[in-house]
Amino acid sequence: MVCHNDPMTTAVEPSVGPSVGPSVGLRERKKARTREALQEAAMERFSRQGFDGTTVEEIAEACEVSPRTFFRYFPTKEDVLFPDAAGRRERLLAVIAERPADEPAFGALRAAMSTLAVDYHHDRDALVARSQVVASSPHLQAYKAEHQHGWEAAVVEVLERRALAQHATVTREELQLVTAVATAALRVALDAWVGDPSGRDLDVHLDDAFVRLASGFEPARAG
Amino acid sequence: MVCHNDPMTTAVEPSVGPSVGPSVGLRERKKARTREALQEAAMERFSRQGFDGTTVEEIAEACEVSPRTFFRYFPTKEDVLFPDAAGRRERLLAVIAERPADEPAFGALRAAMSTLAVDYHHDRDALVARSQVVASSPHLQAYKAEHQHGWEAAVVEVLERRALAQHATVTREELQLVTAVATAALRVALDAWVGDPSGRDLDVHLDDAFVRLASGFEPARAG
DNA sequence: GGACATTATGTCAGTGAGTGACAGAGAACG
DNA sequence: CGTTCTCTGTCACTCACTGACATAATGTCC
Repeated sequence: MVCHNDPMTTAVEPSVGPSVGPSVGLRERKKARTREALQEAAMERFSRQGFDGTTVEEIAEACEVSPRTFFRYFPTKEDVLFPDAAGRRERLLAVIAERPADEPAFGALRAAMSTLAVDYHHDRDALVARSQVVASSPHLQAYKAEHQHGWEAAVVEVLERRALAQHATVTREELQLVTAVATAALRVALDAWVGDPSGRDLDVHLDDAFVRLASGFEPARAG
Repeated sequence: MVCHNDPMTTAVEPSVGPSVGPSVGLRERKKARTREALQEAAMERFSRQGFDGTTVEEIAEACEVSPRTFFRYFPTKEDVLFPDAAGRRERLLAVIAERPADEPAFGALRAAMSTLAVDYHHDRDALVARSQVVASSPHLQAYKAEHQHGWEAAVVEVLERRALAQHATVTREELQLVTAVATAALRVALDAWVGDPSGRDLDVHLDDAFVRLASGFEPARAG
């Protein structure tokens, strides 16, 4: 009843005029709606009461499903906050893999992060809301950090394959460092962008960071 | 009974010959022993059965205390794995704060990380064991990542105070980037050191990483 | 339209981490 | 010795999460 996206009343794409064809059955549409409803209900409550102050039971109740069903859609309570993480990760890896083979890892990462940036740029509002929720719970910060760490491992693997195909002589340690550094750049840029409304765009923040990394931290090099 | 460090039988510092003086009462000694016993029992089981395969009840039982008591010593099950994290963090911050005021942030961080490295060097065995346990559970990786992230915020704050006292003109974003990058260097160096037995020392790994960062990632600079 | 296989969901029972409240045992201290 | 302080165990509870089973809805084939 309180649910913003009630499966019973909402019908953005009714049964008439199946513009997408019957390949997408009623079942799948229902599932998608329930999923969205859970996300919205969760987000609304997280923003209002904080992450720890919201129970799964509450979210499920708001969408008129059982708590058990919630966990069939999202493996953990945290996951309802990061619905598109998997997709973004795949896109990032794809961009890296499709970069020119002779490009250094740093450049490939920079390009990939820029792609990700335009991605983020599209739903800034969602990002801001999410970051506020994350700030409310150390538990969530841990979850987010874990995700980033998980990304790094996958990125390093792709870079390693690329290097191998090129017979390049880079150590795994070097690739790990470059990846960690690039990830750090993205993270800092995102934090700055989200925390500073109506300021510079995300691309600008990101470019700044990468330029800084490119020029190095040698103290005696401005001479 | 299974407890390696049974408070009833172990007496490294018995009541006779109080070399440390009566200022440390029986109560405190008992507490310290229980704490150590819990850590050891936990570590032993984590290594053998993994983190998720070990319950707090099991650990408590091994030391003949109630589960409730376990949580009086360690706020979470994860914390029993990182007993000295707080101390290390304080030392790191202290080193940074005591660095020459006109030193750039990058240099100060490099020095501080080196200090931390000798610290880590002393109990390599514990580190290796711990990293294996951490690898066994994604949950734990998240916890570790959160710790590192928490460190970063504190480090940035110290650096900011330093810069302010010097009337230096560095942005907070710059400091965040430098800190994130230095943390990344330490993390990569630690991983490499722990994963590669009888290889180079931690200092070497760390120096390599910092040299790499110092020289920058500019593609066209070898000319 | 009816029979049958799929699949989503609800219910139930259970594990395990973590917490608050209370009472009792023991140490510290006069 | 008695008093106070603190550590601990017990009990009861919340909440995230899981496995098993039954049921109802959907998809499919004829």
